[in-house]
Parts: sequence; C-alpha cells; structure tokens
Amino acid sequence: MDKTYDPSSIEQRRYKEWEDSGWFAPAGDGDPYTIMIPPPNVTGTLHMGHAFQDTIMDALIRYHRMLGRRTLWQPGMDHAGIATQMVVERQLNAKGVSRTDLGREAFLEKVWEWKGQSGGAIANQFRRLGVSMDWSRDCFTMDPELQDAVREAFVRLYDDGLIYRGKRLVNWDPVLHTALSDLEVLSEEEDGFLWHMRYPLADGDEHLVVATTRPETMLGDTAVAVHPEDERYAHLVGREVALPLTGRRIPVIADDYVDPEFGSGCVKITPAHDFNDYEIGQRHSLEQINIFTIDAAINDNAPEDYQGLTREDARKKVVADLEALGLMEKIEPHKLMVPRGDRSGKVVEPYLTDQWYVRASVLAKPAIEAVENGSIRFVPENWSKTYFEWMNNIEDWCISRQLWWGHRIPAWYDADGKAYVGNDEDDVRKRHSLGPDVVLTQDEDVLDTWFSSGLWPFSTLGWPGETQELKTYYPTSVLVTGFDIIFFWVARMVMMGIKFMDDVPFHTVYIHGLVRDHAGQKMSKAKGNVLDPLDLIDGIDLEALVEKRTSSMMQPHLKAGIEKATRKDFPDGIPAFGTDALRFSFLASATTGRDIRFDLHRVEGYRNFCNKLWNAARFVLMNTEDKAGDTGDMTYSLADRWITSALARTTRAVHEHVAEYRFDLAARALYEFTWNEFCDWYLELAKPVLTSEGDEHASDRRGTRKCLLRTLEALLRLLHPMMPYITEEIWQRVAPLAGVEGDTIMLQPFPADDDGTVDEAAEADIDWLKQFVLGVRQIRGEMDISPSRRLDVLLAGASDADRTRIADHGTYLASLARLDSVNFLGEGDVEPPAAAALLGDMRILVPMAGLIDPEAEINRLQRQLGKVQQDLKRSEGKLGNEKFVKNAPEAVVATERTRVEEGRAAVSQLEAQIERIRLLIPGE
RNA sequence: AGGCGCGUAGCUCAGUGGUAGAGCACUACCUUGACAUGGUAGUGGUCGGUGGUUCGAUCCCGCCCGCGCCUACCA
Repeated sequence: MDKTYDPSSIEQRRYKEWEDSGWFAPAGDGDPYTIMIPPPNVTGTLHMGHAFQDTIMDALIRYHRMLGRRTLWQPGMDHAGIATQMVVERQLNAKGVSRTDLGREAFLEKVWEWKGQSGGAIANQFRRLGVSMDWSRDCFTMDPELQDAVREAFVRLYDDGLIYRGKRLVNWDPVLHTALSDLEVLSEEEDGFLWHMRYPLADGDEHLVVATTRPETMLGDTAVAVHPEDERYAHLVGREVALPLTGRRIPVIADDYVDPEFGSGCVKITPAHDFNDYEIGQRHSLEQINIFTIDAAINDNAPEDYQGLTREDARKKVVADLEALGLMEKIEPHKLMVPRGDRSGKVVEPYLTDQWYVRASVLAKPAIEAVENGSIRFVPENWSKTYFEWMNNIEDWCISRQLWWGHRIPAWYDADGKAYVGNDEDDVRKRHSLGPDVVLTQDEDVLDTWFSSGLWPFSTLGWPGETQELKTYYPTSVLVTGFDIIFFWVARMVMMGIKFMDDVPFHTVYIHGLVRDHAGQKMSKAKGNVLDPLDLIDGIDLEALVEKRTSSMMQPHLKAGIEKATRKDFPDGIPAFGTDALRFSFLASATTGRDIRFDLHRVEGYRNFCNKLWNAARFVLMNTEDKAGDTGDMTYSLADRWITSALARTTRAVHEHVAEYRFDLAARALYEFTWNEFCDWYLELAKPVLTSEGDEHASDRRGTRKCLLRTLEALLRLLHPMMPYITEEIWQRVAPLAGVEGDTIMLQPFPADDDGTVDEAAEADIDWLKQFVLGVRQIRGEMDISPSRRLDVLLAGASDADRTRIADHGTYLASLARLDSVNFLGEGDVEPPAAAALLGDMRILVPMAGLIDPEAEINRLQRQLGKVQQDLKRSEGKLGNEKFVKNAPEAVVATERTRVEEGRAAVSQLEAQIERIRLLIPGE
C-alpha cells in the first residue's frame, strides 16, 4: 500500500467495479428497504445540497443493504418545466433565436438535447459521489411510461371531480407568460409608496380618499369599499364615485374586509387585479375589468391615453395626471410585500385566465390524518407542524402552465370550446361518443412539474400497471429531503399516494438542513458562493474556480465582487479531498434541525481521518501479511480483549444513532473509536506484543495479529456506508488475512449490535494503564523531558491490586510511557527527590536526578492541588447541605462521598509531595 | 401578525437535571520503523440576559435581548 492515502487512484476504479457487477440492484429475499431519490432538475449540475442529501441516502442504503434488506434505491431526474424551459430559452436568446421562432416541436427537440447533456453531467456527478443507486431502473419524469402515469392520474382525478377548469384570478408571470401556483411566488418586503387619491362623488362636490400601493390599477377599479359600520362614510354607501381619468362611474359599497383604521378607511376595488378585491367583487357582483395584456402592459379596456404603456409607465402617467387634476392628496413612503416569480424574478400580476385546478382540500384530508395517526413520521418531529399548518389551510392547486416543456394536459376542446378529458384523442371520442366530424384540439398547456413529481413514488414502479415492483417496494421506507419542498413535493406525494395507491408513499420523512457557505449565506449562483462537489473531490485551482463562478452569469455586474471574495476565501484554490472525506463531512455535520455552515477545514480534517485509517491499515497489514503461515495457539492479551469490547460498544452506538437518523453522532462514534481508541491506544499496545521475542510469546503474537485483523475488518464494515471507497480498498487486502471471503465489502454483513460483548474488567485494567501512562507523559511534557529519554520510575504506596497489574501488564508501560524500569518502594525505603503523578493511592515517581526543576515541579503540583481543592470544596459543600443529602438520589450522594474521600487523599498526597520538593530548594 | 428554530472555547458544532466536550485554530516539545494529512503535553468557556421550579439548572418553565427561516389578503 502507498504510504499516503490517495483517493483519486481508488475511487473511479472501485465505482466501476461495483456498477459493472450489478451490486446496486436489490438482491436476496430480505424485507424490502426502499428510497426514492428526490429527482434533481435537469437544469444544470448537482450542488452541495444534492451531494449532502445523496450522501445521507447512500449511507442509509448501504447500511440496510449490509443488514440483508432487499434494498432499492430508485434513481431519476425531473424535467423541471419552467426552470428547464428558461435555461434552454436563454441559450437560444444568446444566439438571437426566440422560442417562438423555432416553434413548439423544434424547441422541444432543443430541450431534449439539453436534457441529454445536463442529465449526463448529473449522472457523472452521482457516480463520483459513490451513490449505490440501481441504475438499471433510471427514470426521467418525461419518460413515456411516466407520461402514461401522469395522464392516468389526471383523468382519474377529473373523473372523480377533483380536477376542474375555471376562469379565476391567478399569479401571472408577465415574462414567462404562464400561471404560477402560490408556492412559486415569493413575496419580499420592498420600499414603495402609498398614494392617497381623491375620488370625487358623481353627484355633489364631496370626494373621498383612497390609498393604494398600485395607482395604475385604478384604471380597472369597479367600486370603492368602506366598512359597513364606519359612520364617516355611511351616507355614501350606495352612491357613486366618478372614477377619474376613465369617465366611468363606480359604486361605493360596504364590506367587512375594509379596516377603518387603515388610511382613510376607503379602499379602491379592482376585482381583476387583486386577490382580495376579487373576493369582494364576487360578493358584490362587481364587474371585472382586466386592464393588462399578458405582458402586463395596459390593454384596450383602459382609456386610449394609457393603452400600450408598461405597468411602470402607466403608474407614472396616472400619478402625474391625477396630480395635474389636483386629485393627489399625498404620497407617503410605504413598505409593502412585493410578489415575484421564483424563476423569472419579475413582479407577478394577479390576472384573470382559464386554468385547471385540483381540489386540494379533499385530497388533503386523508393526508393530514396519515401524519396525525403516525403512518407517516417526520424526523425531526416538529416539521409535522409545518406540514399541518399548510395542509389545514390548503388552497386549490393551479396545475396548468402556459409552457411548452412538460406533460401536455390530456384535455381536448371542440369548436365551441367545450373540454373533454381522456388518455388520448381516441379515448376522448370513445368516452364521449364524438364522431369523426367533431374537430378536437388538445389543450396547449402543460402541467405543473410537481404534478408528475407527486406521482414519483409509484410512477417509477410501473403504476398504473399492477407490477411486482409496486407490490414489493411501495410504500417506500424513508423520504430524505429538505424543508423547502415539504409543500411542493412531500405534501403532494402524500395526497397522490393515498389517492391512487390507497397507502402512504413512505413511512418516514427525514428533513435535513440547508448547506450554506462558511459565512452562513445561502449558496447561490448570483452570490457566486456555490461549490461544485466535484471540486472538493478532485480539487480545483484558484483561477479555474474564479472562472467557474463568474462565467455565464445572469447579472454580470456582480462579477468583480464575486472574484474578489473567491480570491479571499480560497487563496490557494481547493485541494483534492476525495469523495470519502466529503461524504464523512456531510454526515458528521448532519445534526437535526439545523443548517450546515460548510467549512472546508472540516473536510480537511476528515481527509486526514481517511489518511489515519489508511496508515493504521498499513500497520496492520505490515505486521500480518507475511505471517499467514504462522499458525498455532492463540492467546488474547488484555489490549485485545479491551479493543474488542470497545468495538462492541461502538457498534451498538452506531446502530442506535442510525436508527434515530443521527448521522453526526454515528460518525463521531466511529471517528473516536478509530482515532482515539484503535490508533492511539490499541496499535500502541499491540506493538510491544508484536515485537516480543521468544517462543513463549508466540501465541500472544498470533492472538494480537488475529485481533488486529478482526478489529480492522469489522471497523471497515462499520465505516463502509459512510466512506465506501477507502473501506473497500483496504478491505480487499484485509479480508483474506482476516479469513473473510467475499467479492466486495458492500455486500458483507454489517456488524450486528450484539456482536461481541463488553468486557468491563479489561476496560478497567486499560483505564488504569492509561492513567499511568498519562501521568508519566504529563510529567515528561510539562517538565520538558525529551521524549527520547527513557525513564526509571518508582512506585510508592502501591496496593496489591496495583502490584498485580504491574506484574501482568507492566510490559505495556515500558513501551507506551517509554520507561526503562518500574520498581516498588518498600515501607522503609528512602524516597529520592522525584516528580510525582497520582494514580489512586499510588504515587508514580520520576526521580529528578537533573531532569527536573524543583520549582517548576512545585508549580505544576500546586496547579493540580488548586484544582483538586476546588473540586473538593464543591463536593464538601454539597454534602454539608442537609437537603442535598436528604433529597438527592442515593447514587449521587455516594458519588459525592467518594469524591470527597479521594479528593482529601489527593490533597494530602499533593501537599506532602510539594513539601518534599520544597526541601530540595536551597534557602527554603 | 402568527409559527418554527438558533444563541455553549477564537471559529464550526456536539451535549447532559449532578465537576462543561470534540474538530479546527493557538502554545511548547518531538523526523520514536503505520501516519508530519502525524505524535505528546498544554492554553482557552460566569453555556445570550433575567426571574422561577429544584437539594442542585447550561439543560425544565416565564419574560427580555440578538439572529435566522417559514407562513399570512391590510389597501
């Protein structure tokens, strides 16, 4: 094995073996364990969030596969209607071609081309991450089979009266020319104005004042509303206002919606361009006057002067014209929530159009119950609140989009515009007995992407066919996803799953946090702080990183800032850390209910961890590889028994943590075992045994070699779900020596939680040894005694137990504490001047003999004494408190008593020791 | 406006009703035959503030301060 761990020489080779061998497919006859991947959009490449999420899923999948479950991880990608169409459209625009130039069919060809490219890049990224998805089942939401599923779902929902078509106010994106669902609209607070405008009464010379944030919409006003109990305006209700600029007369109405405290207490009502006003309009049968074109420019329903103006220009002109007429009372600065399309970033316009809707509240009911009754469990649990909050207030879901890329709505219209729904045109004619003379045209629109995503857990398994896969793998085991799509996706899958499969789509929803940059900022292309997971795996130099972050930007003016920040944050680019280090970083950061601040230093730390494991393996191999022929009796040493016990504890902990989705704790348990127990202590303890000479130690050597191999082999299996590559690479060499057969570690059994038993006696002995060694090291470290200098130590006050331990395990001490000799001081023996460490009642003495500065030793002992005294005081204080002794549990009181006892002994030992040394200092 | 979450070492984060932990960073020493991507020893915290419950609170409860996020129709 190479001296240094080099991931690049391992990873791609290993992945190819796994994939070529077909090991990712479900196998065996264990209980099924299934995860459906949240299909990434084919809009670009995988980002850190994907890598994080996929690592979690892969760890779960590999863990359960090793436990013998029949494990399916369903891969796939999402066509992502709006997002993908925009990407391709922008590319065309860059070449001076518009979507409409090409026409629908040719445009769709371009999108499919893009899908090929982007999908290929994503598939490559997936593989580099080491994910063990069953590629043979790879799916795309626009695959013919999935299109069938989508049509089937639409038709069934329609037949059940759960889908309807209607002209309603929708969120209209005037740039993309499509309707959006409520979820696709992001509202943010922005600075604006509140314009107070005077509306004269049609008769008489009174006027009232309305306040608005959107003065241009007054061109579509069809009423002014006041609160029914507002005495100021009671006499106006039922009268008419002469709407300025338009020459129209509109009524003054009374409606509860109006807040008399706000502004003047009068509200202009524009039913065609405001959701509240729409409702009020419905209640009062008001006319709806649409004043916008699909581009949100003023249309022919407005006075001629305004026609053709953009909404921004129209606003300016309306304001100016009202001012000229003396009808502008005042203009105040005002903060308001501005709704923008999540893709286009442009202000969304409430707009009257014909759209298709799903009656969501009907589907939501059983979906709410499923979480209430525990059929579906959120991890962490508090996300169920978010889910309930939305589901209990769910609005009908607008599912039609005026796009080209997506699932075409399976509805056909006759010449009169009557809609017929069916799987295809033939089906429609058959179902509705329409003769060939009736001309049918299919709806031009496509479905919201989330409509097909909602079917994902069963459409990927062959639904609406009654396949064996559906029977076996539905419902799935767990959904791993981010909180940002609980509404978009999780809720829809639950509704659709229960509707069509009569069962929940998954039993557990594990919600992970967001991956942010080191400063806690959300990663985004516009901020220029995104990281490509591949760049952490392979490394990237600074110039390439800057280029990557600043090229193909939508807002070129941000370029300089991004470049500057990148040069500051990554002065040396990014080193190659390898997949395993990246994966381990993700898992170790996966605490519950918390976003991740992604820190490169942490990845570096886990890269070092990989190196540590690598070298530990090298040590084991180096001591066992040429010893295969050395067979015979084996005896297991104290260290062997101890590490076996520690391994059993660690194994148990890993199982517990994974069961609770606490990957951070599982990762930490493994890290600590590997580094702090296996490497720091066990390998060191093994050395004196391995280097022992003579036949009388042959069985000890064989035992330790066996234990080294056995422990390492089990450790590799424990680590494999988290770090698949390095564990496979090492395992291939270790397994044969450990007597384990198999083609790959990924199909080996995961260590069971009852493997091995905890050996408390061995643990206590090793603990004593550690204290001994640490005591000597501390003296060495603080007294500046060279590590290379071997020491002779004396033991004072040793008990019989201490003597037994020295006799049985003394050889370890010589090696670990670098001692030449260990001797006991008898009762009457003269005690030489020495530095001392306490181990219970025993004192470990390192004679000074020029090694040690008495004053420094006194200082050191006094610091220790200070601490012991402080602790003692606290314990004595507690025991002096009657209430504590009376109320605290017996065990706690007993612990305190022991502490006092030991503390007092330590204090007197330390004081005596300080006295002894003080005598050595001349003049004292 | 409502809901959720966060505040622990310089940084990133675990954690527990009973003497506060890790990694990184920092200091000193060390090329000891696995590993300098390393080893050994060490420095560093009134656990955001304030009341309460308790024998005992960093942990449970109330309030306050600061910071996020999510929902919501105040023109």
